[in-house]
Amino acid sequence: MATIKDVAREAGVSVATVSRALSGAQGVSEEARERVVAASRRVGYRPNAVARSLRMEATKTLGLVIPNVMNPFFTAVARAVEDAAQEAGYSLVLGNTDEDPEKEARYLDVLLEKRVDGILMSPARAESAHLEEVARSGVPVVFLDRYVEAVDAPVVRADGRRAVGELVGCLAELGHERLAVISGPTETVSGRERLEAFLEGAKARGLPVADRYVKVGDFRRESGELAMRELLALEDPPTAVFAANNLMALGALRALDAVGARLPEDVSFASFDDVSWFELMKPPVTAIAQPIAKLGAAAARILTEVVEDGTRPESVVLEAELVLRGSCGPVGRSA
Amino acid sequence: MATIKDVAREAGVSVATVSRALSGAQGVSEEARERVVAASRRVGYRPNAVARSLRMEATKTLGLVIPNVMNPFFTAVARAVEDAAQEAGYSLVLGNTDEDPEKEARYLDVLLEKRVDGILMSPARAESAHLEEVARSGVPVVFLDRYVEAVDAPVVRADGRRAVGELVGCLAELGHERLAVISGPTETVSGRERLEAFLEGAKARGLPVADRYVKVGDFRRESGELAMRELLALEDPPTAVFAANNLMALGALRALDAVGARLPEDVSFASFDDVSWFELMKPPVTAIAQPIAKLGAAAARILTEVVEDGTRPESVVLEAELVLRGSCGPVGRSA
DNA sequence: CCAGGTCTTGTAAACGATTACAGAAATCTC
DNA sequence: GAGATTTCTGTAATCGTTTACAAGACCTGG
Repeated sequence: MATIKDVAREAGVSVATVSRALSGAQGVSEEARERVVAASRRVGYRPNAVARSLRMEATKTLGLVIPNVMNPFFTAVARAVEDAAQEAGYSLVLGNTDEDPEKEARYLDVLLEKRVDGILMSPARAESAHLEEVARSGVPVVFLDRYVEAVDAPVVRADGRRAVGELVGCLAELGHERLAVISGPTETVSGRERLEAFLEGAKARGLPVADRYVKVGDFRRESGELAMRELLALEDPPTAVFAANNLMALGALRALDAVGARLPEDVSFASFDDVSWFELMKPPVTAIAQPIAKLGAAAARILTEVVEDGTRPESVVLEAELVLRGSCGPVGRSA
Repeated sequence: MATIKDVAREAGVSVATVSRALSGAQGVSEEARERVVAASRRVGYRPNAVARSLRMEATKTLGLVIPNVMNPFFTAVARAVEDAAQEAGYSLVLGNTDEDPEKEARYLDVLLEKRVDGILMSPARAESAHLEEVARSGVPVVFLDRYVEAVDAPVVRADGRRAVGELVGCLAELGHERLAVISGPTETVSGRERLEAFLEGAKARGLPVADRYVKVGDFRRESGELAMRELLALEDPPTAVFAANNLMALGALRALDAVGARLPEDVSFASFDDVSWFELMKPPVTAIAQPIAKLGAAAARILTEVVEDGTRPESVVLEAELVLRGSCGPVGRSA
């Protein structure tokens, strides 16, 4: 592969002139510039970004560390972040942690060694000694959706409290008294927030949720399926179930399907996170939608700002929105 | 950030010894090794992969260039590829082309400048002068799903011909005579293959597909929705429709839903690509499933093989499988 | 006791860019 | 036409590694 030296030789100038000519710096005669451009084309020159990065101490690369791209929420995040990164001239390195703190730590180490200019992440746990150390090393970090309290970095997320409260309100108005929730891990911020909002909302409406109606999953499909099976097996099964994310909702819907439960006659159902196919279901599934594209774009924008200007921007909190659909209906036609 | 020099000073040895000690090379006394490890810990040393890459002429990074991660097929591909890459010690840089050859070209240029060790891609078009040039530059390339004929690189893909033929056979047996297809762009290999397999399969069964029943979309949702609307607006609408990928299927299902068409009584429907929620639909949607995880893993494995051993492995073709579900039924209860 | 090993270590040259600095050439000013 | 200024160019240092090569230390066997 041709180097800057080859171009210099071919054009009959020094490497400094080549560098200046190609980077568009001033102080290069028009004639030299043309010769360099022609020579560079002739030898098929492609600047070596590795060498440039070493010299410039910047890689024009960002790291995105998320639990799993297969989760539609993070798929959309990845897409939005990649778009914004690309727009700002950055490449994106992707890592899936599978909610495993050790895998997360390994990814972070790799990203630091690769000297990425910044890291965008959704940590597996609310506490992470390793991440604190990473932050201390000085790489700009922006949290997406979830965050680690002890790390002083901007957070970009959607607040679901209001929307969850609204959902509980609707269910209460529809006459539901046996509310159940399939929660995410309480170690995660979003898991805890959604659970608390649900429980508090219910209590505020005089509908305290019994412990047996609270199932804690791990944000993955299987746990949602299992939780729903357990709920349905209760003597007095709930009349309305709220799943705290889309994967567990998928599992829960499978479990409902398996026993032939009719929505909303037998059970009302709602999910946190909206996905494209919810509205195609019979009945369409009520969901709380996060402004994912905006979140991803904001996160990437903030990160590039920190990287380039060294500023310390504010966190961003957007509102999640309740999207009421047919899967929530009046209680008890079959009870 | 601490460099190898700092470690050397701290440990009282030369940088060569530090390098050797940390890389586990032989020819370092146990005593020196311990001193280096201790010193490196003390100063919080993280090797600079950029410098290493420059020296070693290898970045331990692969590029993945796909149309769009939001397409569930490519989401799964990205996940599988990332897993395999990570397993083999590589990082993954992601790029979405949106089927735009220019965007694709820009990504390839960036990847080449960043000196990725290999590129895994699903090209937007079957022809690409730029990609030919890229291949000539010597970077290992592996094609995933789609490929460019003129580039001599291994291809990893699923063959859908047999499964599409099987689908047509089933529809024929169910008595369908007005078969329609919502095809992908005929410039793409997979788009053309699925269309051809459908048309030929139909013809072979004495059910030639009229031109008005052939809609060519662009693999995106909107085009599927539009195509289905047009099909439904015909005087003699088809009794069975096959969508050539999942996004267009989603659009088509929306269009069907919008006019209140009942499946399979009014229309039988099938899609190429299976997605998690197809089986939750009422009725569940018939689909042709590709072994995506295997494809992604194979592609990554092949690419790392080329990168590391310089071999030229064979292409891999796996079989797609027809998954019959309730959305295909006997013709004409309503006709 | 010394020639010839083996082990361990350090020096210095890459890798391919950017850029400070200095010098050369061209242009301007009076 | 001399000096000042501007414009252009080249030399060489630098970024942080890895590793070829040389050399010193220590053994071994005759």
